This record gives sequence, structure tokens and C-alpha cells, in this order.
Amino acid sequence: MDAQKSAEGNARADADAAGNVAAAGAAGRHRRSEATRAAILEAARDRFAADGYERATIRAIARDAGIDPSMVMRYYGNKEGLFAAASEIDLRLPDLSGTPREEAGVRLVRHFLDRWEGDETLNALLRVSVTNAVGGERLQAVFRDQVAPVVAAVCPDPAQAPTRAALLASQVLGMALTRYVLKLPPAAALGHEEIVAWLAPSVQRYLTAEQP
Amino acid sequence: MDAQKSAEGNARADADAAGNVAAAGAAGRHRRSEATRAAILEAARDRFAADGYERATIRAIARDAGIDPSMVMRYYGNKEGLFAAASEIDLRLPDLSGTPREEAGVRLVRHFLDRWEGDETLNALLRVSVTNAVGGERLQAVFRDQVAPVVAAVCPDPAQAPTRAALLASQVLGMALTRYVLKLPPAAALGHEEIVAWLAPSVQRYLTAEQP
DNA sequence: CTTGTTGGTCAACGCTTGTTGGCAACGTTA
DNA sequence: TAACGTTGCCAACAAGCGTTGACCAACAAG
Repeated sequence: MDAQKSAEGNARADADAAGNVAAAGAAGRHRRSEATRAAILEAARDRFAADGYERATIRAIARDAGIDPSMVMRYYGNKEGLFAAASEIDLRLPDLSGTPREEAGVRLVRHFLDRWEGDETLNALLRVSVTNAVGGERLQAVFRDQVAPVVAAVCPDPAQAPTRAALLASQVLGMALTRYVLKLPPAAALGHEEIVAWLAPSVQRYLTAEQP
Repeated sequence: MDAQKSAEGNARADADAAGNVAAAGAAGRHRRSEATRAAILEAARDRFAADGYERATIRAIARDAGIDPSMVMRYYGNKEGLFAAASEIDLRLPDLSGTPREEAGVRLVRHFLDRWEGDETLNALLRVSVTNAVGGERLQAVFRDQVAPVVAAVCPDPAQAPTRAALLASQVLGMALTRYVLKLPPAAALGHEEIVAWLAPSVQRYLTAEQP
């Protein structure tokens, strides 16, 4: 019974994340709950991003969403299911195969900055990943499935893509950590283009330089 | 009463951290508890490093140390006091003023690597800092009080030291995050000297390059 | 031998957490 | 109108948490 309920919750959440907008009108049934589901997801992302996994309680998330905690359970099964639904991410990385190889660093750093500040999901995933195994695996999957392929297109030997993607991760996640999570004052004070100017050459080297 | 007890616990812990070895023999009283205190601190560091602040429970730490949870309270006042005692850190950064400026990057990256793998305290502080405010402030203080002064000695304009130290932090903490916390396979597989070869040029530039 | 201090255990407290099941209101369908 | 699935709230559960205070054994001081 538990598994069934949980599975149903996840399945619906997955459908939402996949951009299932038509479903509301397509099926002849009442789908009035879509707004509630979205409110829960948004509140969950904010809380996970601000507090991490353990301190982001279902009660607090429900309060933010303006509904009862039991609704969260009905829609997402359990806390892990909620996090799984709230942390689905598409980095929307640009295709770099059509642009000059030397611009890869600048474009990627700028893209990561924009992405990070326009979507609480990334912060949530980063904060949670540090203390929660499921989050860690998901973040790992992001770099394996989304970042590494893009890196493979610009680096000398595609076989080195995972390693170079990890080096990219170390610098990009490190800046996200110091700036958005730890909020070191000097890191938080930097402007976008300052960060790009400092970090891009490093990233560029991690992607395209010959093995040192 | 709480404050008094807590203060006492911290005071003793501080004395320990300052390397108070002579006290055991100097004072004529029995200081049989020093071993227990040390066992608690070691267990606490391991647990904080492995689980983060919330999931590292006092009960689990006490179990690891082989004593009763209430002992932790008596010696360190409360959980925050325990963490404060367990996360005191001296990076023991080398003095770079006597060495060639171009070696700063290599020496610092190598030093951070050695330090991180030889002491669970650093991992504990990093993991905790992501979800705990006190931890975050302490990590911030480390870079302000220990890293920035060393950076000031090698960078062109000492006024830029905080910013350059933050850039250094973004790369060094980023590597620690991907390698020791998230354990991205490609990052965990790198050898010491490989990491030095990749990261040192970046760090070197953050420290000594003209503003980009 | 008594007395006081120290190192330590034990059982319990109040609180918060994730999670569950019952029940009421509403809109749809027949 | 009657039946029904959906949406939602409420009250409660068991478990785990940090924390507390009473109590006990060992040992040094008088």
C-alpha cells in the first residue's frame, strides 16, 4: 500500500516535471490540484535551498505552500519523493560545437552564473547534496549526463571528458559554494563579469589545455 | 546556569585545543578525564565530517566514544559547544614571503591537499558549514584570519587580499567538495600531483595576476 | 573512618519529526 | 437526486532528538 501510494505520487510528479501542461485539459477529469502541486514544489525548492535536507521540514514546506502537511505526503509519497521531484534539473547548456573553441570558458561560466541566480533548484541541489546521499547522486548524474557530453565536444580527447568535467565542476561548484551558500563577503560582492573574467581562463584551461 | 556550565565546557575545550598537555601533570589533581574528552572530540569530528551537523547526533558520537551521551553535555555544554570545540582549526599555512612569488600556487595547493587528507576536522567544518550558521561563520573566519594574511604577502596590492583569498577559496573548497564530499568519481580518482598540476596555475593567477 | 570531589551511568523529560487514517466539503456524473 | 472521486483538514501515532537531574563507584584529603 505504501509503495503503491508513493509510486503514484512520484509518477505524477515526474509527469509535471516533464512539462505536462496539456494533461489538465486533455483528460476530462478535474485537475484542480495542479496549482497546489506547483506551490508545494516551489516551497520545497526554497526551503531545501535555504536550509538543506534535514532542516527543511515537511511542516514548514506545507506552511509556506498554504496547505496541510498530509497533502505533501499524498502527492509525493514521502520526503525523499518530494525532494526527487523538487530537484529535477535541466542545465540547458549551450551547444558549443558551433562556436570557437576558445570561447568555451567564458560562455560556460556566464551560463552557470545566469542559471544559478535564476533558479533556486540549483542551490537546493547543492545544499542538499552535501548531507544527503540521494542529492549527491543526482548532482553527480547532472555532471555525468549533462556537463560531460558538452565538454566532450570541445576537449582534445573525448575520453578525458569526465575528468575535465570534474575539474570544471570543482571551480564552478566552488564559486557557487563560496558565493551562494557560505556567502563569503568578498565572493558575494563580485560582479558577474568580474567572476567571468577571473574564472573563465581557468575553466578554459581545464577544458582544452593539454594534460599538464 | 546553562550559560555557566556551557562556558566552563568551552573554556576547558579551548585549553585542550591550545595544546595544554602540561596541565595534566602540573596540577596536582587527577585529570583522568582528558582521554575521554579527546575520545569525544575525535568521534565528534568523524561524525560531523561524515554526516553533517543535524545527522551527527550526540547519541551516536557518545556511542562511538564509548561513553554516555550525558558526558558530552557535561564536558561541552551543548551540541553547539561540542561542534565549536571539534572544529577549531589551524591551517598551519606556510610563510610565503621568503620564497619566489611564482611558487605560491603550487605550494598552497599542495599544502591544502595534505592538510585535508591528514585531518578530519577540515571535512567536518566544510560539511557542517553548508547547513549550520555557526560553522559557516567559522569557515569564513578561517579564510579571513588565516588565508587572507598569507595572500596579502604575495599579491600585488594587499588591499585586494580578501578578494583574492575568496577566489582561492572558490577553487580549493570546490575541489574539496567534489573530491571529498560529493566524491565525483573522476575527481576522487585524481592523484595529488595531478591536482596540483591542474589547479596551481589557476590559484597562482588568482593570487598574483593583475586584475583582469 | 569519614567526607568531598571527580568520572561515569541511567532513566526520564519535553519537543519535533515523518507519517497515517478518518472525516468533511465540493464538483462531476449518472 | 444519488453516488462518487477528488481535495483538503484534523488529530494522532511512533520514533528520535537534545537535554536534565538523580544516583553510584572510586579515590584523595582530613
